[in-house]
Amino acid sequence: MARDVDRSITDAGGLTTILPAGDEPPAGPTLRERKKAKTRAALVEVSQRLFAERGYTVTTLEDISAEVDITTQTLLRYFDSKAQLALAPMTAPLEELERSLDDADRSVDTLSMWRLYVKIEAEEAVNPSETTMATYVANLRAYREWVDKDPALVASLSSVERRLQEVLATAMAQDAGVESDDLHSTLVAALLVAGRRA
Amino acid sequence: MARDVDRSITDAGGLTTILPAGDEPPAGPTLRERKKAKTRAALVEVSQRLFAERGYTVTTLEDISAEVDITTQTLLRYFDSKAQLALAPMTAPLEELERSLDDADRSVDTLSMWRLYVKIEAEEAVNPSETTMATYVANLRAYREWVDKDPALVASLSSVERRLQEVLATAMAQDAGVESDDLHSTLVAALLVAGRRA
DNA sequence: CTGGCAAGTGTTAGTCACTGATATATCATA
DNA sequence: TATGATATATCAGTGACTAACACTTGCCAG
Repeated sequence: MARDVDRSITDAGGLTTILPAGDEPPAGPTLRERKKAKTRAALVEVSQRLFAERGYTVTTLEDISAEVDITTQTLLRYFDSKAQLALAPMTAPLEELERSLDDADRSVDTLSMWRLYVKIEAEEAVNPSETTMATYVANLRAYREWVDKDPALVASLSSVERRLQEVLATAMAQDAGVESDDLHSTLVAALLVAGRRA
Repeated sequence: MARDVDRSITDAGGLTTILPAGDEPPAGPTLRERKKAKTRAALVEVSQRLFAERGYTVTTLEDISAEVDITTQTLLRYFDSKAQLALAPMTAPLEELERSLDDADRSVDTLSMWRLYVKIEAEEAVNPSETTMATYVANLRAYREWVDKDPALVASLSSVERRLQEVLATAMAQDAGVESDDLHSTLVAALLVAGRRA
């Protein structure tokens, strides 16, 4: 199912710059990686704009890839589906959370991670130029606007939220030192996610 | 978005036979309606079987409609999408809940409705022949088995759960006499749904 | 700096879910 | 039995995705 394009470059100023980093040698990003990150960013930016302007369903993958000047084929090598492309601003920070879970010795508690997530999610949904807290909130709301309009997207979105919920539950269970499918953690996580939506 | 096939026939021994009925005159179902209910039931049964046997993605709509002896076109008049067909056993009871919400004077409290939902959901997932509680649970588990295997389906499933959550929240808010987007109700509903999953 | 390897992209050809329009059959009803 | 409504079939098309193969371009070693 999962294609194996290198997704690690998604970081771009995310959690890893804040959380205690592992120990990768600096190893400046190679030319290839820079290009890849560039087209990837372009894809997110362009698609985000077109989706907001015209709507999700009417905007075709061809429209997007044409503007970025690549084939739709190539686009699908970057994102497994149209939905994943549209929800990239939400999933990117989520994936960072997941990655930081794998670090056995993470020294940040779940709640801090959670706060970071909400913050970063807001920043991703916007092109990273002018950045006032006010515009953050405004654009995030606009984002949710057109996402909620399309049933197909809403479906994928709720599955992202479910994933988020699971990650949180795992993290909290780790913090508490209990088993990772602990019922209590699961429920609290559900509360957090549901609370954010309201 | 929504096609307007008459979905009310979905009932087939559901809540309305238990909850205090409105006041439809008995009005025996006409021939047409019976036929429609029949092909609909056939669609659910056949699809359910094929999905379980071969898997969701590999089973095409044509496979299903061929076995029921109709066009895929016609199938899509009964169900808006492949996913809706697959999740019919879950959504049917949910829709009854929603319908009973419209009855301004519903005399059953939310928790009873909730219990009924869980029960009926189990019964729908099975062909209604032999019906021991044990086999119910077993088949429901089998159902969830192949549903959880396909990412595309999981997405639609979580959006169904979200819908369920909203219905519950509304119902509880009604019971309590507060506004229908009450935060408290929303959170409790989230707990119920999450609890069931675990 | 050059030859070869690997990663990224393009090209082509296909499948399948889903839409729309028009025509035809089937049922309900007067 | 005629008449209108409703279900279905048929036909033609779009768009998201998949698979196989050829080509280009950045990477690295000799």
